[in-house]
Amino acid sequence: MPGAKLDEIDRKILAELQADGRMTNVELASRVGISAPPCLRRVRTLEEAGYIRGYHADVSPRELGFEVAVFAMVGLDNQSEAALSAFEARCRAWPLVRECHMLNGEIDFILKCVAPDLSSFQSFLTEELLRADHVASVKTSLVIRCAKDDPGVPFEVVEERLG
Amino acid sequence: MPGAKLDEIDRKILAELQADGRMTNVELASRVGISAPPCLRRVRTLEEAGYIRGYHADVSPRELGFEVAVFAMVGLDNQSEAALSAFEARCRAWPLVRECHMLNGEIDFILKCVAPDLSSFQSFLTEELLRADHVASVKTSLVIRCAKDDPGVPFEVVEERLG
DNA sequence: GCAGACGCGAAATATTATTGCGCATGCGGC
DNA sequence: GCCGCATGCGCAATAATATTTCGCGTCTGC
Repeated sequence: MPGAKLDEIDRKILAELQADGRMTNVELASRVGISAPPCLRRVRTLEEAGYIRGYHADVSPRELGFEVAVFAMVGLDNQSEAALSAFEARCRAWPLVRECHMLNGEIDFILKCVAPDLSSFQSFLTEELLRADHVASVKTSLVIRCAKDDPGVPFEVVEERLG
Repeated sequence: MPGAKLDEIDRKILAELQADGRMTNVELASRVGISAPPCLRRVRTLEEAGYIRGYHADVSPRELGFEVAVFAMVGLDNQSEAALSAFEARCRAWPLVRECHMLNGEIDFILKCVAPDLSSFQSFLTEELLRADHVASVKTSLVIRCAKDDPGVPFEVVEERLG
């Protein structure tokens, strides 16, 4: 199982940096209970091992004029690897598509999209998404409000599992 | 419109910090073409104005043993504000639920969940989600693979709109 | 019991953040 | 058209932080 090589301090480091990615190393060190140099070494190790994929500012889409968020459930006309890959490539190229996940079941893909307003999204929907190769059906749902938005990996669960 | 008060340098700052949240201020300053002190002042202003909501390490769920991700489409037995709020509160309390969005249309909520394995998720589904108050129907779809995962606010679109 | 590896902490150095100040630019009042 | 005033920049100095180097203790496996 991945994660087995992490001790409690490593997990604390991950949890702290997940909560505040710009925390200084000295602050981090004092929070996890070791001194700064070994703390920094651990952080570097975690980064290189892929536990930490990067650091990002959380920029508010709304403040920048992206008023609407939409989930789009997409079905393709066939599920060949070529069609699936082609569609994924298209999604990566569309800026309004923020996430693209391939699913099992009736729906082939779920997309999370943002747009400045409804009409922008509808333009995107009719002129881009619905016209894309292999797209057979699209059902969209507007996000009315967001109760929880990706608070990160739930370390409570990790602790529970590892004891 | 929000965002109108930002000049090109501010937008560059947001884009750079979104791409790398631990960039040093001197590096950031040189990238956006001003000196360090005014750059730091702008960053502080952006933080206080709510354009930057925070900074977070991007921790890999997979490395920590979360092998599966699932989307759950949830319908409630009534759409009263009390029922909606109560369900949202439940979602915020469940660690395995990483996102909870209220939607229009047939589905009331869409949840993005993670779990260490399928059986953990099924326990959560049957013992928690399906038994929660007001939950009438749940359809789940496993994520087979992820083609794109929240690359942040698409600044290309912002630039396009503001010129 | 002993050699090696590992991880810690303290001190020294380099890098960075942060503050205070003077200067240029652009705008409104007279 | 000229003069204050506000805004925002850059420079220089100081404080804080990151990062490297080194020596020490501990734990493991022989």
